[in-house]
Amino acid sequence: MIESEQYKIQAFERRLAGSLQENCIDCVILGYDGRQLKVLLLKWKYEEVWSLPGGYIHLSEDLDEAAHRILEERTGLGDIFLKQFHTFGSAQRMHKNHSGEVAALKRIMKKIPLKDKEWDFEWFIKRFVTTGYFALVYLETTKPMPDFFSERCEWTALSEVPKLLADHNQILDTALEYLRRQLNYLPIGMSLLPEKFTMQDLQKLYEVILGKPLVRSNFQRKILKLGILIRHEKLMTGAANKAPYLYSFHRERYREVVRNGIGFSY
Amino acid sequence: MIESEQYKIQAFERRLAGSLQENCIDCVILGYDGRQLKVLLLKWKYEEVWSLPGGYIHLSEDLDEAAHRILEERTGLGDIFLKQFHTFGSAQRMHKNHSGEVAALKRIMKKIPLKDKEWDFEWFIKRFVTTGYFALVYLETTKPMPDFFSERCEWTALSEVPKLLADHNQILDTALEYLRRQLNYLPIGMSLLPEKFTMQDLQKLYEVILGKPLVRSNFQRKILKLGILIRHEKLMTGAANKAPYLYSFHRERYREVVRNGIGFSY
DNA sequence: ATTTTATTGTATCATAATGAGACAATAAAT
DNA sequence: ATTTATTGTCTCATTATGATACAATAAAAT
Repeated sequence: MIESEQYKIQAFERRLAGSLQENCIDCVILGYDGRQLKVLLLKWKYEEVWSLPGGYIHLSEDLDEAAHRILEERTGLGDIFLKQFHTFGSAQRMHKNHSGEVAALKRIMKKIPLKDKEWDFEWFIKRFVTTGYFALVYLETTKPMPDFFSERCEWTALSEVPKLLADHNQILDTALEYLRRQLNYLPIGMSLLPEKFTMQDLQKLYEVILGKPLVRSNFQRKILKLGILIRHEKLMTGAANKAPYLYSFHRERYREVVRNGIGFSY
Repeated sequence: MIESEQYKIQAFERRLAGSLQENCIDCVILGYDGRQLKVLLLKWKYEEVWSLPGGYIHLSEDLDEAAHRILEERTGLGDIFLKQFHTFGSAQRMHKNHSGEVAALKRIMKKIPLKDKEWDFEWFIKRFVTTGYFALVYLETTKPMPDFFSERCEWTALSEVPKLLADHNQILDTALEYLRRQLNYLPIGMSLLPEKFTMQDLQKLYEVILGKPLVRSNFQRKILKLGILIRHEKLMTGAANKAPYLYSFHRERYREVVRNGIGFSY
């Protein structure tokens, strides 16, 4: 058994031993592949159960620290834009209308050995208050790795998200709604695009998130006027048309500008 | 002992008996008296300890439900605009740099009788994750009533807020920052002004929250164009000048307009 | 070698929103 | 009748936005 797995099992056993901790964190990790937004989902071992990557807060850990740790455990990414967006505390998060899920989780646990301890199933499905964090990452440089309880991680297009564990679908929806509302206050391009990109790349990103087309010339005018772009050489795509410039972000100025908001409506 | 006190003690004893619940809620209840914003604070019995009104979540309760219940227990107000704004989970919320407070809380507990049980002080000051809610209320119609652990409730001007328990000062600051950021998306006037008000009343309210003066004629133009006001008779103040009109909100339209945001910058 | 094609960077123009200020109307005090 | 402070509305310059036009251009087609 590799060391990180050992560590995770220990953390779980600590909890089973009667830790009073009842908070957890679920992460909505959004990536962009140049065409669409994708969300990182975990498939549990043995059963067809899918969920957002989440985890439990260590007793000595701040909430934000825990979110970063959990994100790092799932994606291997450390220094990432990560933001708390909502805390979910429905009393019936796990039990209501989820009898099939509860049975599946029970079966999973029976198959996962836990030294000489018994799984405290009641603890496992008891009511947790979970705080949702979301992250925006550039898909190409992000290599998700499944953890001990998961069979695999997958980037899933938003249109293809299956029924998720408990209220995770709602958590995802809330994150997307939050993202659209906060779009003007987030340096999304910096997180979701490669180092160099074209104006079209940037426009498509905003269009995908806003869910509506934008007028090209006006988009270009507005972004250029913000003064957050550095223009580089042209990109010769091989296509039979004028080659677009490549841009990168003036990162400091982007952050500065975004603090006051840039006005895209949706 | 009156019945509601009895109820509250029972709730506490349930918790002391070993409930695993570790989440709590703190409310930033803001009121406006026509000149400044005030926040509702509780002073604990026996010691000079001040805090935001907060409480524990019952096991069968949703987070939002709990927030409404706690707000109602403190202010007597039921149907009120209430919004979650952030969850605070510093591991050291209670212990760090608060040794004086911890001692004061210990003294308070010694003085509050609890039938034949002992106060579980360690439980009391252990780490809680707290979700902050804020409410906007019209001061005149709000009669705060102290609860069993508090000596009194007080509306405190923001400039006169004392050192509060644990990280409550930070929670308050975060709420105010959130309020300013969300100003364009909140029907604040509906919550913070009386039924009828003048244009000046409304402008002052926005100025207080934004922390900067607005140009009168432009403010008036902008608000009127939104179509959210109903004009009534003039208000004869007795002052030696032209009498202003009274307005009330077209509440439905106000909510509608605010969904898309009204653009005040700060 | 010339023409065609699709896309890019930028300009134009009408309309809307905003900041700064002007001014007549007016309720009550002088 | 005059003065005073505040109100409701208007003006004007500036800026932002939506819709469209058009020359420039990289490479394919002829």
